[in-house]
Amino acid sequence: MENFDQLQKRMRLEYPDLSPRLQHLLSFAISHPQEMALETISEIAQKAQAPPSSLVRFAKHFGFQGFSSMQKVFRSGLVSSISNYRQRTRDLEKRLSENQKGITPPYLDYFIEGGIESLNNLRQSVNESDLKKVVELLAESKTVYLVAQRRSFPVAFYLHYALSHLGKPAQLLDSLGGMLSEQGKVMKEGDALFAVSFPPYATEVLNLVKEASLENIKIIGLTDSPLSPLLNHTDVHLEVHEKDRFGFRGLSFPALYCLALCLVFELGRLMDHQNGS
Amino acid sequence: MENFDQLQKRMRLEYPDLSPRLQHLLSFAISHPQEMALETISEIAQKAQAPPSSLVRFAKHFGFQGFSSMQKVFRSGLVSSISNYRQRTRDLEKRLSENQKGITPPYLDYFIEGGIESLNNLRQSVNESDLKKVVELLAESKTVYLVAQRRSFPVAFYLHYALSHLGKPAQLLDSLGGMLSEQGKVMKEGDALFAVSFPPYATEVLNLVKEASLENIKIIGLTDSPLSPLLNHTDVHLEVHEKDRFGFRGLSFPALYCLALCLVFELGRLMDHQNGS
DNA sequence: GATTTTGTGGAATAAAAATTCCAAAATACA
DNA sequence: TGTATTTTGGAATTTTTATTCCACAAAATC
Repeated sequence: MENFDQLQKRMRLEYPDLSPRLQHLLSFAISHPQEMALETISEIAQKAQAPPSSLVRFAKHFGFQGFSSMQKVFRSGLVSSISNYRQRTRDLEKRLSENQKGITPPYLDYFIEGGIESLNNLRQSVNESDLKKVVELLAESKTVYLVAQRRSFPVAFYLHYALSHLGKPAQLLDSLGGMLSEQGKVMKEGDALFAVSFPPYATEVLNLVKEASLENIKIIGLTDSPLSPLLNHTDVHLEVHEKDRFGFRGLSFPALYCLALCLVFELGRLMDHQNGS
Repeated sequence: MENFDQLQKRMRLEYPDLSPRLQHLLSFAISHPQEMALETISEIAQKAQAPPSSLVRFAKHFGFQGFSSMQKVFRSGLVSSISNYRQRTRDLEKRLSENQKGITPPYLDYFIEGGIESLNNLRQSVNESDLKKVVELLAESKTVYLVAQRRSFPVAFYLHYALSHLGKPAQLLDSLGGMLSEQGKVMKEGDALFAVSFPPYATEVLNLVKEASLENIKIIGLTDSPLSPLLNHTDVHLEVHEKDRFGFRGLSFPALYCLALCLVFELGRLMDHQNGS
């Protein structure tokens, strides 16, 4: 299937040779791609001041079977404006499924594309004001405790490293020797607990968070979905949506680290600002 | 009409009280808002592995007249996220072209841009055949030992996690209680040591690598430059170049994880292939 | 200015999509 | 263990949406 950009180019090119009605529809289509993508033929017909049949004719003129198949291209254009890498990833995926026996196709490219897509999605899934709230909470708290288990652990470790370097008192609850719950006992009011949890959500972490919330400790959650069990006790949370390819989890790690990095950076700025004034 | 954010919030709230099927659909809806917005009820039903009628029931449960009216809310959400996204990219481009020094929040976009750049660089800095060699070495070795310190540690931890899940015998040399050198003593010929080191290169790691190389252990290095002291004793190595923006190190972490993920994936394939034949 | 060709709108029809409804399965309850 | 209640899937139906077709109008051609 032709992509949206190609179609648009072709349309501009053919414009002069079209009949008046078709020219009119074309200019409507070009200037209202969103409507073309989302609305029904009769709604569009009404807005463009033309009968539905002209829209069908319009689509057919450009080689489509009918209006619906043209609309698909407009929809794909709509979506690709969100992440224009999706198509490329799909192509890669297709290539992968074709030569399953191939020894070393460019898998790295595939993961790079996926990583870029994750990063692009991050823009949408993280809300500006939540991020700000998290940074402020971190800045206000006396000590930041970090907790995460298994595959979520590395992010917590990194944050601990980075916060310490910023001069922010931070403690990593690493569950060394199975002492997680005991490690958590030192938290006091005025501290913050930064909990990271991705499926399968570790119960140890959930329990710790629950106990901490009873002690009036501020809780910041970093998780993958608004349905995460972690969110029952958090004061603020950030979401990073996981994509799994080939049933392969963890593709959003690039996004996760990007987010972590940004957090630390903003905290650093905030702290500088507070010290300076 | 209710807006998308409100709907999502309401959904999350009601989740626990729903029947299994409805819960399942809800989590699909939350994690695939794009599909929910654009596709037909039967396409969605297929992807979510449920009958269309359940989707209608789902919509009705949330007070909609039917599936179609719920879909409108999802569409409005999609549209607003697109315009939001466009606005943000426009702002970002504008600010970037203006003046690098007068950077103002939100910063997340900068980190995302930086992350994407890092990922793009990864394509050039990693050579296909080295990657292949690393994977083969990992596959051949009896046990993979992983070593890294400080900010490089998270990657090693993640690799340990992932390799273990693949069924590859792996040991993380975590320097618990300062026992790094002793932990390294268990390595034998036939094993591989995967060492990660970024500036400032930890001397403990370098020493361990040196000793291991004397024992004929295969050494894989993951580092940042061809001049890295790590490379004096490695059999193969991969490079990930660090970018620092705002004088802020660690921006290439997205790339680092992307590479790690890819490694694990390829190893998994290779192992499958060997077992299967 | 008559005739052919091309373009157009809208009613009729076909296709697709959404919704309803009911029987069967699963679960809760007594 | 049997009975009531809820949940579920899917076929049948309704509704919506897209497409076709044809009569008519407007140009173009001669």
